[in-house]
Amino acid sequence: MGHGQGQDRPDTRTRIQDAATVLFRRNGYAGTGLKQIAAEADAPFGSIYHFFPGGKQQLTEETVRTAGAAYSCMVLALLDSVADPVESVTHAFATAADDLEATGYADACPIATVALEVASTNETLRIATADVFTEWIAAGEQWFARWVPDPGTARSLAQSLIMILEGAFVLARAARDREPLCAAGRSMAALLRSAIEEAGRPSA
Amino acid sequence: MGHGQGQDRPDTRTRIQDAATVLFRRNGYAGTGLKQIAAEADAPFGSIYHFFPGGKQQLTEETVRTAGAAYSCMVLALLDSVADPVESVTHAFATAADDLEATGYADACPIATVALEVASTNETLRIATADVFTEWIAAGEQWFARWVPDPGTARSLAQSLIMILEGAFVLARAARDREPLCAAGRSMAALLRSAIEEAGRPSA
DNA sequence: GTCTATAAGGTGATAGAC
DNA sequence: GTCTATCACCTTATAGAC
Repeated sequence: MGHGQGQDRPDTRTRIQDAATVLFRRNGYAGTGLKQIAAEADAPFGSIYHFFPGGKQQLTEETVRTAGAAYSCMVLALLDSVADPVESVTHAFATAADDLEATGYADACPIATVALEVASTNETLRIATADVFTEWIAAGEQWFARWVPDPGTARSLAQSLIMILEGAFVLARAARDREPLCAAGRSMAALLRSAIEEAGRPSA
Repeated sequence: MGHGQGQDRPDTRTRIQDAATVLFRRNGYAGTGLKQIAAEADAPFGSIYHFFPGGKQQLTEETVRTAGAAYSCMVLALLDSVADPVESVTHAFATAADDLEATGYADACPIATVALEVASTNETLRIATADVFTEWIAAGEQWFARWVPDPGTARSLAQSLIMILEGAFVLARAARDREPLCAAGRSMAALLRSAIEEAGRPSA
């Protein structure tokens, strides 16, 4: 434990990054102030620039990459928790709906709002969000490859899952209704079922 | 034409709203300033409060509702321009990819960025975006109902089309790549094809 | 009705005390 | 290294001149 902390409270740097993750996810990049982040993290304002000399952009880039990787791990673990692939996809969307509802329709995708905000305004952050999505697609492709032999089909399924999930988050947060996520789960299950069926009859 | 304008330039109020539509779509709600809108519209700053006494919120609400309705009309006209439904969906996604590429990956959904930004922070604007999405789903359901008899299936297809399009816009803008929109078109075509097939054999 | 000047407060960022 | 005070700028909004 090194020089010891005396409490189980995370260090200042971690608290700042965690607070930034929460606030960017709910209020977006432009809608979140550094003072607000410092307050939420219970850290002095100057500490932000001590740990993130690059200012708001550096803090956001690290937040996007870290939260993006964590979300990927979380979703893959969720998908692995059910044996049947079609049931697993359905279950994953239902769980996403549960989480969204439980957080008052606040905690959806950790980077989507920022991604749309910076796509045309900040090249460094745009690339950070693009890298995260690329990693998600690669991970999803690997998962689908277990059930669908053709790599192109597996990749297409991974892309579609991410896209329909992102779109469902937009509609569900706007309407404060879980139904879009349920509909998304049904469509994604149908898509996967078709792909598995197709692979089952290698006639074509 | 009433008291005449002398030029074909739109009136001040329209110019302000058009400028706001463009800027909110590209930079989002919090990322766009009223001064920036006035400059882009070539209108004096005070005119914004003259025509929109409710300030930024009122301007945004009208912009969201107007741009949302216009986008719906545009997409429906596009879908009606091709006879075969599956080909039409494929064509619509390809056209969306063309438009996005032509605008430097700036002009995607006119309200998605704002929708995510305000979902947890501004109830009035959240409802405005939710109303727009509701209208889109209803219009899409009517269109799909021409090819799929079951209303629930038609509604599900409309939801899925909007969700996968929204998600594809997020990925395409982040990556500056049209491929996500192409993949989305293929998935949506497959979904529709299955639904039409299913309706064709009324055995189940 | 069109437009300018200003108000009150928030922003990201920095300098410097301790 | 932790934290405070301050900077210059920008924000939304308003008051009032023309």
